Amino acid sequence: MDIRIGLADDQQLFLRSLSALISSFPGFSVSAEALNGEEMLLKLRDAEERPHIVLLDVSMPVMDGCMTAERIRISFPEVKTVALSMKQDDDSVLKMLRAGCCAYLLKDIDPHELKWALTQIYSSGYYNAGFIKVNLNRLLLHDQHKQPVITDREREFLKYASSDLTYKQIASKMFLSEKTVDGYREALFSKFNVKSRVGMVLEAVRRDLLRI
Amino acid sequence: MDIRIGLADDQQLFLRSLSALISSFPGFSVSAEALNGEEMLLKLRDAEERPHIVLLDVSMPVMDGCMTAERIRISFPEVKTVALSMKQDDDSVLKMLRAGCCAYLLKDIDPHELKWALTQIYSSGYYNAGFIKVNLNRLLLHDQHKQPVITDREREFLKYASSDLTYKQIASKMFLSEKTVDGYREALFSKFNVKSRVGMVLEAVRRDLLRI
DNA sequence: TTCAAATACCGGAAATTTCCGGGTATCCAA
DNA sequence: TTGGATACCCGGAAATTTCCGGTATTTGAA
Repeated sequence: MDIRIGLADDQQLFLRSLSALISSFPGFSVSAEALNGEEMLLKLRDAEERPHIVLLDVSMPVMDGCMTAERIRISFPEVKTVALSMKQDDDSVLKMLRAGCCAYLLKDIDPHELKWALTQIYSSGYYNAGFIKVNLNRLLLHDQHKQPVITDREREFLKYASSDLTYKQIASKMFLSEKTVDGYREALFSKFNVKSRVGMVLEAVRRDLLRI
Repeated sequence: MDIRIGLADDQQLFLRSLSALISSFPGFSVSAEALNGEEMLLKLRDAEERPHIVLLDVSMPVMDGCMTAERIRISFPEVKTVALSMKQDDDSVLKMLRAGCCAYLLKDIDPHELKWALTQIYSSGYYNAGFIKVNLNRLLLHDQHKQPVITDREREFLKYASSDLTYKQIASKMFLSEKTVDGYREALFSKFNVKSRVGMVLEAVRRDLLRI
């Protein structure tokens, strides 16, 4: 009996390619492909034979990897989820693990390691990539410290901040005083632990709060 | 006789996956894989049977797609190059086409279209994805206006600029005077047509000069 | 050899960003 | 009803960024 894998990634070529790769592993088959989280949930709902393991891209349109993992955990608890991402920033890793993923893999993983990871997850329920293992304790310790909550206004401000506009111009676009947007700036600096507007914008991009 | 394909992409999993996908196309085989441009050139040099077509990721470390395409065109003119990218901004497209690529494909292309494109390129020497066709005339008209050349020092400065460092700190890291880095800043502002450091960094990211 | 481009440097001033302190009003949940 | 989070506002000063004007040396290609 094959280990059935589900794949969700918004990049079509990567999705189909990875599917071809995994199908070529003996003992594995791909039973569901989706271009976003919502599509994956639909396929799981309608599937006769659900995948044992679903690989989820972290950043997808319509429904991102985190929310999808959460929904899968609730609706199909027998299906194991694995995060697949290009980034390995602490926040993403934590968010996915907290959403119930039993592994966090990087997209530049070696195919052999991927196969090994999937085998491990199928049999023992989890797999820790080397880089994760090292940090896991530190991450879980500082857990509640991190994950600062970004308000809607701050998010809106971030959009304007990632441009050539001065704060004065941003204030007028948001119909606020300069001092108020200065407040948002200050709040985000401390939440992101940065010291400049450039750092703030880059951190926002890294946290997927901004698309560029 | 199979159509031989070469692949260069820094993302290991994508590289191997795409290789699996293309190998599964009847009449195709993958005869060279590389994680960057330099590696690909070495493989081409040593290969007994060179690929007919090489797919190049636009943004790679060590040697990017553009330079690789150029070098392939010079050293192995019989090998056709194809750009493979996530982005479709005018500059990237132009740069790759000018470097001698006979097609510019997006990474979320449908596998069937990829196969069709490769077939076309093999037999007729070129393939235009829909989106390119529309813009090609406009692009070629405005050609020389665009494409500001970024020097190595400017590129290095950009790396430092995409951080919390002040220009003073950047200057000391680069062993230059503050005024000199101010010169780089000024040059890049005008090349990118922006008015602030944030704009500069974001534009650099858009042009694949910086990774985030 | 001559010219352009890249590199390196300088001063001064205006604009913007950053940091510090303070404050009020509302709303919601404990 | 008290506390906490959010949204909003203010002044002042220091640091940084931006813009303007220059000059000199090196280097490689025409």
